[in-house]
Amino acid sequence: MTSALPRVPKPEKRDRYEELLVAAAECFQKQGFSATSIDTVARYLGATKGRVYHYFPSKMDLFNAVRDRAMALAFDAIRPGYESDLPPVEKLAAMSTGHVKAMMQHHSYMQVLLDGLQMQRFGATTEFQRAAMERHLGERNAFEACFREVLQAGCDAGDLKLGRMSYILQSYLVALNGPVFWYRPREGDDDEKYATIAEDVVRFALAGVGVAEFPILSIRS
Amino acid sequence: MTSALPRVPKPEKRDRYEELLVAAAECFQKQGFSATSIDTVARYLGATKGRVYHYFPSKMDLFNAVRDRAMALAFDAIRPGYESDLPPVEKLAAMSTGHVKAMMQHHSYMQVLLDGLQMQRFGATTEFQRAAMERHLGERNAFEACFREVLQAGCDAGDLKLGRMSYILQSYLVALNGPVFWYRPREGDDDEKYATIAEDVVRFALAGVGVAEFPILSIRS
DNA sequence: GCAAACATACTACTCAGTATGTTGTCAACG
DNA sequence: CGTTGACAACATACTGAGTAGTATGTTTGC
Repeated sequence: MTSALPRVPKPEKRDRYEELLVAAAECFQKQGFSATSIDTVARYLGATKGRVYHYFPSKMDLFNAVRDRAMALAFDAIRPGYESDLPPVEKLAAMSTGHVKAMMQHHSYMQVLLDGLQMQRFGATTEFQRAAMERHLGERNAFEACFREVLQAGCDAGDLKLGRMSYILQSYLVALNGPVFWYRPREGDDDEKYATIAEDVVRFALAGVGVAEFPILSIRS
Repeated sequence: MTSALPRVPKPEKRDRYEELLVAAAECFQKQGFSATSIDTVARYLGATKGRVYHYFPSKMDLFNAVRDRAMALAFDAIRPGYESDLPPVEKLAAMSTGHVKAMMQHHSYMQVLLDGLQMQRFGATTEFQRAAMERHLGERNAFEACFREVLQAGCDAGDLKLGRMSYILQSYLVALNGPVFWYRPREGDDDEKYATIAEDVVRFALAGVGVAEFPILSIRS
């Protein structure tokens, strides 16, 4: 429960750490936090809990690590679009496409990420955990703020038609997050498949905020 | 785990049954299925597990009962619109508005409903449970089919612009379900507040499928 | 030979489900 | 009209199966 800063493991050690993260993401995604035991994660790797507790002091820390990684992946996915100097609508399209693709590429991580958000309901247990949750909510807010900013810019430029920003922003984001709920990874799904789905989803979301024509994307994510 | 048909309790008995359902919905919503113990639900009512097990043979049956009720509420919410003889776009608007309002009015039930859907990942445990899940997926498909049908009708009539139906349908539904994830019930929220939010959400979703102008609703839900 | 990277063994606790006890109500019977 | 007994509606007590976390081996690379 110490929730220490995410110490970066040494080069070789890093792989084992990464294996654990992936395994945990997979298990948490399949069964949820409570239903996943440390032994479940360990057995997933053909190991025992000794290995897990060697890298993470508690189940909650393991979960937090997965969630933080997921959040980082989400940021990485929208960064190219967000940091570009495209006009608002194109920028929004680029960010959205990156985000939707990431939802499918990192399906397990992203499902854990959304699960973790709902876990506010849990009511944080310890003081450390409360702090970790606080920090994470901050990151989540920063993430939403990126979209809010670009949406607002598009609105100010007269390119978007919005209702109350708060509700529209949430609706927009939940539409982008959609694939986490309804997309099931299939053998052989590649980037092309992701792009196809992402195009439809982003077209829907953009139309929702008043963009009739899907802009041509010059940014590839 | 017997998952008997939802026997309808006798008039007086019915209230206690209902109390249990509500309590269970509240607990499952707050903590999720696994993290909610039978004792949690009992204590929520100031009772003990004896009371719970008097009405439900197992935790899973309790959960299924809540989920079934939620599904019924969802159907009730879209029925007036669906069974009307409005043209497709107006029908869609009526169904959608009813659905979004229900998401907020029956927030706990609806959150459990969506949680339960994701619980496929659990991999059903017993034979009975597998059957219950099968039945529930059937209901869910029937629900989606209602929207799919009306969307298709609107598309055929040339009123909607859709991409691949499957992805658009899912995006549309997830946008409508959105409030379950981002709306937090507030003291003093009434039907008027719900209507305000629903209007924005439905406007977004309809715009997503190409309806530029929000149709006037003649059906009140 | 020593520490990292685990595995094994153990403890305290929770929780689903069951078995059994208790209380109030209502009906039939004397 | 009072007594009894049967049943519904719970509460209490208990069991067995996990499970988080810890304490303590054991191996392997350097």
